Amino acid sequence: MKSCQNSCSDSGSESSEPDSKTPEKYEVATRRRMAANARERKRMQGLNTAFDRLRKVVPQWGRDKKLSKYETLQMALSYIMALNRILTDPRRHAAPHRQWLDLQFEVQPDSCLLRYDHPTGQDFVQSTLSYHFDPVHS
DNA sequence: TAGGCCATCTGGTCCT
DNA sequence: AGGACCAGATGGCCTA
Repeated sequence: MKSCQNSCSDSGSESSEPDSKTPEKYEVATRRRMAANARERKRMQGLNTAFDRLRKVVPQWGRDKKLSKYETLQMALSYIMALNRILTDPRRHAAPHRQWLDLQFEVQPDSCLLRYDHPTGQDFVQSTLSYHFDPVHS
């Protein structure tokens, strides 16, 4: 993405001069900085990989554009809370487990619908549970 | 062109 | 001492 990645950046910092009294110390400091930069890049790549994995298991609202990191976290939170509401639904205890695994998603423009079956006496009735993308404003 | 999003660099802090 | 983590700064890319 960055045009100057690994070229201008890894050459060390020119603006913030390392405390180097001698060329040797300067070189050591520069080498350490470059190593730290590389570690930081790797760390952030790991973080981004985790975000990608999270995006894959979170509803995408039917849009082709991928969720931003912030949206991904908010969506994951809403999604988990919605699933938790289903799992804690008291009607669930009367149903075979498999029925509660038959979840279906329906994506709306600004919300998501979870469909699932629950028992009413002899029969099963389909219920829906909607949840909304609910960004937290700071 | 402005604003949003992102990658990268950097210095500080904490931990092993 | 060195690595991990974090937050701020900076600059590039993309879209409305």
